[in-house]
Amino acid sequence: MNQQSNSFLDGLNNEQSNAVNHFEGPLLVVAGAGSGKTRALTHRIAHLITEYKVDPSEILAVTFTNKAAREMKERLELLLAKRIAKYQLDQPWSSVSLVEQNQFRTRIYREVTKDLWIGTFHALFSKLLRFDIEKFVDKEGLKWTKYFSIYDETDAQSLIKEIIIQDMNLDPKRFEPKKVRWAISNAKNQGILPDQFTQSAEGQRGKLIAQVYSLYRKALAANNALDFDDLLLLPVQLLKQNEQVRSYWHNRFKHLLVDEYQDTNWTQYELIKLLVTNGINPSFFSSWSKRSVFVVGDADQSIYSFRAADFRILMGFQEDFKNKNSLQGLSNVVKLEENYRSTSTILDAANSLISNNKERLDKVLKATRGEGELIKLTRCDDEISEAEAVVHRLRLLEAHNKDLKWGDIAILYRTNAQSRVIEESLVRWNIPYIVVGGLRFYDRREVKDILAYLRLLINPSDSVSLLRILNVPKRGIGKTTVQRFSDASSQLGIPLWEVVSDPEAIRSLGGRSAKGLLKFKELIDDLRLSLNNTEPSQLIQLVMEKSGYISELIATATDEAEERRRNLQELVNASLQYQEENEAADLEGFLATAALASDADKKDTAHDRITLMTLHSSKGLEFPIVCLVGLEQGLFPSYRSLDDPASLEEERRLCYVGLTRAKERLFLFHATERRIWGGMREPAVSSIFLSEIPSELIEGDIQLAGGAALRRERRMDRLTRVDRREDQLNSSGISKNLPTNAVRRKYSGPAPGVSWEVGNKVLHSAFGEGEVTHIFGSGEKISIAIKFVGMGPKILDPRLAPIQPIKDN
DNA sequence: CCGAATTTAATTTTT
DNA sequence: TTAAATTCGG
Repeated sequence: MNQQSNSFLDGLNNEQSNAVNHFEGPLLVVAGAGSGKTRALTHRIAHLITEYKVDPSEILAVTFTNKAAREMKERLELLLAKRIAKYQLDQPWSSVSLVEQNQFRTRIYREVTKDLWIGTFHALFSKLLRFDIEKFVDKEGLKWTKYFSIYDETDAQSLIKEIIIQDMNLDPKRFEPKKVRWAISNAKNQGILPDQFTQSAEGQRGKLIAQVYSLYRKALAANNALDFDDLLLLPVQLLKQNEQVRSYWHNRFKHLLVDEYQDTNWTQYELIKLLVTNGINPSFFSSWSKRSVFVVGDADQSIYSFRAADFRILMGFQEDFKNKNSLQGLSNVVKLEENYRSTSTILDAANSLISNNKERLDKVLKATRGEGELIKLTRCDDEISEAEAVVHRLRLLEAHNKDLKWGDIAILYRTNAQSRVIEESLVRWNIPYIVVGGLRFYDRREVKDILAYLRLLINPSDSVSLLRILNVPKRGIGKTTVQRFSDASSQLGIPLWEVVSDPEAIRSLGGRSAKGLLKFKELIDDLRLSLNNTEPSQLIQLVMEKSGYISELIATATDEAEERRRNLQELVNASLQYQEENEAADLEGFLATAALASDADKKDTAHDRITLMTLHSSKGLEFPIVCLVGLEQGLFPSYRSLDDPASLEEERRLCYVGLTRAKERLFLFHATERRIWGGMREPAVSSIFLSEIPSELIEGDIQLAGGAALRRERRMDRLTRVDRREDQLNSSGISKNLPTNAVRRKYSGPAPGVSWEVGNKVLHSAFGEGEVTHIFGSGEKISIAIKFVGMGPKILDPRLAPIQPIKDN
């Protein structure tokens, strides 16, 4: 291959090269885990621009997260900057000065990446809606303006709850807002509108939900707001309805690239079709000249069906988009099956596991690397022991490998709630970590409050935001007053803001709350004066100060208030960063970014921290070392999937995703008892997935390297425990497939219920080895005195102190 | 009529 | 353990 002219094909294997080199027509890239698909995507974009002279503004690339979008832009920038450096200076990138490197990158940003549309479906189509939403009118006459608010799941649910109770007089216990919201969301993600939903609704309950749907949509329009699903559904409606708009975007975006295609839903699929074929049935579409649709995915990694994703869309791609122009024998599918990431041991385990799924295209990941180490399985007594076992493992790894960075390690779990126990252990042992996911930064109460002010400023129809902040900080406006006004608002059919800000209405109230309302109205009017000539970051500060929010936090003077204040400072920083990254930074844009940001998006340049996250958030990432915890029936796989084969297969895919994140080492953990919430201990049976990994690939946690200090075993009541577990396993019917050499060990962290005796040897994370000399009190009020080697005795609370018992031998 | 205090219910995964 | 719902005091 000619190195000079085709640098973006360099170093690629045949299949990758075929993918990157693809120009016109549809192409499906079936990309197994770790097969270099991100590379194929970025290289293809670079290739399209440099070799096929495609204008960057004609490219639309869909990623699964904002983070992936940002990374793709960065990689692309680097790729292209290196290329022009080579042309202009004929120097390898590493010998180009930093100043010049930055000049090249800036130039690439101006000429290329700025014009590229790269982002999630939601981000891209909310951007499209900012342009064209005012050209859309719903069949029922519903309209929106470009200042629309984006409602998150909480906002959406509270609106639905309002409708269920106020408008429909239904019992929210029987019609749980959450479930109703879910049903509506599902409909929206399949492109079903209220009228069609009503027609196909079954039973009284179905009919009522259909009615909620219809009212909900009207309410959204009245608030000039869209939920996440609308960000996709409205563009579909708009593009179907308005030929001019459709043609414009069809002609603009000549090349579509979609990553993680297995996790698209029918609405997203519809969007792709509309843009690619301009509304023509794809089977009859033939104008592929200088146009392409390029999708990348792996059906085995489809893990978002709860969000209405359907991997049959991926499976149907070749049928949907037949390339009539392609030469005979030229297939429109490329398969990337060579895995460059993991050891063959890890791949064998993953392949074996996933082969238990019925519904899949046959595909096997081929290893390109060595065998590596065996997978280690550790069985623990409960979730606290499990956390301690994980930490113990990490400390061993650290002790044995000087080059190890904490950033090389990920701890993965099924549910966010599992992180807490692990965090506690990590804190005890002073290991730095970062939790990805869970509550988003933008979901914090104080942040949402300030954002609600901003939303109300630009979108006066937004009653949900208004209700949120009307009495925050406290202005003496109580429940009854609010109720009165929102009744008036819905009866008169005018936005709540107009009622609340009407001096007549306020005066009619008299006395107490009138004062607060008037103050509020003046505040909003005042802030609106700054709206058009103030940048987002300054506006945020204005809101925080003038609303009295900050002074209230200062007055409160608790640690919690201090934390909130820091978060708000962080919000200002986020807006400053947004302004830096976007030339035309406006408040609408910032609010959209905030609404669509996920916690997984935040930059984690932390090479010195262990990453904790759910299996879902780990999609697309890789780590040299992966610990997967909580492998128990009912937890992983989730109890909701146990009696549904299709869901169980999805859980298995999730497990497959987890295993294939690991490059070098994989550690699996499960407990035999687990507290669900608070205190109830429940027996746990090991996950069926463990029995689906060949036992010769797994070894039990026998070896206890790391010296006598870490060699410990609590013999007490161990035998009885083992017996009990054995019975459990036998009755569960899966024990025979379990790898039998998993050694049962107890990792006694400072768990309640650990019995301490004088003479016990312990290891403390800071003080080292010691021996228990006294025990004071018992039960909840226990404390123990420990004499540490080389220092005096310390009195500690064994339930809090970072100590572990050591077996004395 | 407002705001604080107490009780009660709830945990899958996320744009 | 936490967040929301309900009750109670001013």
